[in-house]
Amino acid sequence: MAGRAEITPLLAETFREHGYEGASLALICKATGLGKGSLYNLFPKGKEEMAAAVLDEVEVWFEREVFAPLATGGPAATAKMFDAVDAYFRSGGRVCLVGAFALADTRERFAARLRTYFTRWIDALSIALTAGGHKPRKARGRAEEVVAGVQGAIVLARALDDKAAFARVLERLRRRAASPQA
Amino acid sequence: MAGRAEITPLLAETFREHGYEGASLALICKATGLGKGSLYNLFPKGKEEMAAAVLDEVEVWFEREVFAPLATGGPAATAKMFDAVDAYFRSGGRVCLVGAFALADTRERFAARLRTYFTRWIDALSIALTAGGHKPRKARGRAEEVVAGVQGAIVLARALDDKAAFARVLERLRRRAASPQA
DNA sequence: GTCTATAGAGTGATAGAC
DNA sequence: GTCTATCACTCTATAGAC
Repeated sequence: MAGRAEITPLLAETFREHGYEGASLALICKATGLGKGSLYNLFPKGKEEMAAAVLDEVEVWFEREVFAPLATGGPAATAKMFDAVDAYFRSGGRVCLVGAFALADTRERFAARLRTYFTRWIDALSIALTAGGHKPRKARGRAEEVVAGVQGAIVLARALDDKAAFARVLERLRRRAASPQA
Repeated sequence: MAGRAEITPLLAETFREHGYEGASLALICKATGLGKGSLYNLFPKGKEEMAAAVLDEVEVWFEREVFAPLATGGPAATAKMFDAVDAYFRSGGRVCLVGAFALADTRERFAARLRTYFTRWIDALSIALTAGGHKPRKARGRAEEVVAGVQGAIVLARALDDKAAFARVLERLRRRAASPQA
């Protein structure tokens, strides 16, 4: 018997590939192998609850794999973040669900989740950059720049259909984060 | 009598606010004040043709107001681009239609238009940065960084519901573009 | 009469909810 | 599976310009 834990990652990929509106229940059924009845049994409030569960899972994953290590990992934490981010977004081949939701009609509906995701990321990266030698007063601005840059790199890579563009932008951000004086 | 020229900007705002899938014909009728008959008279191929017309208009506008000035405007051109971009995107309050389409299901359908928009932008900015003193070999990478940064700033500002975040990221990009040595 | 622009009822298909 | 609402779209009817 498939529970939410097994289904949510499949939902996540479907929402990433097609967006909230584009991910029809028919598509979701196909992607999960479940009928509509089973889906509504797992997610009684329907599609919105599915998306909420996906956003929750994304946040939990980033909290564990990215944000917490950044906030406590010391000077080497930032470099590890870039590795994790590059892997997670498949070098620009995979969309950031939170970023995509922020640009779409879904923004108001999931506003709180979108805000905490990016706030947590910037907060944690800010701590790591400070640990890496950046001046505390400037670390937050640079953290914003990096987080925005990652989102922009995804947009660019998808528009150009060119993962190398993602890699180049990320590499620039990585070097900047590694050199506090620049 | 309303022609395509009067209707297309209204379509653009509707697509920007709701995305391609979210912009239903009912919404479009309301936003334009036209009935379906009139819309299909102006755009015989329907919604896809409307979106294509909007993307064409966006590209024409950027070509005239941003890309061409960048490519021929000399050292001051980059600063003017930032002003134009800040005004156009309403300091992050307005989505980039091309960026939003790149993240959504619309990517393949409009792939060629998405690619040329960003390619032209990066090409033109690359020329302007070189004119502004950046080393030719490094100008293109920096142009990519700036264009991606603008897209990321839009995502961030919308996710945080905070135009100031857009302003801060743009200001950083502006300073970087203005100082070739950094 | 012909033409173009308009409105909107009506089409089948498909949406999400249950 | 069944429901109703809504989807993109088609079609008919009508208006006024010429």
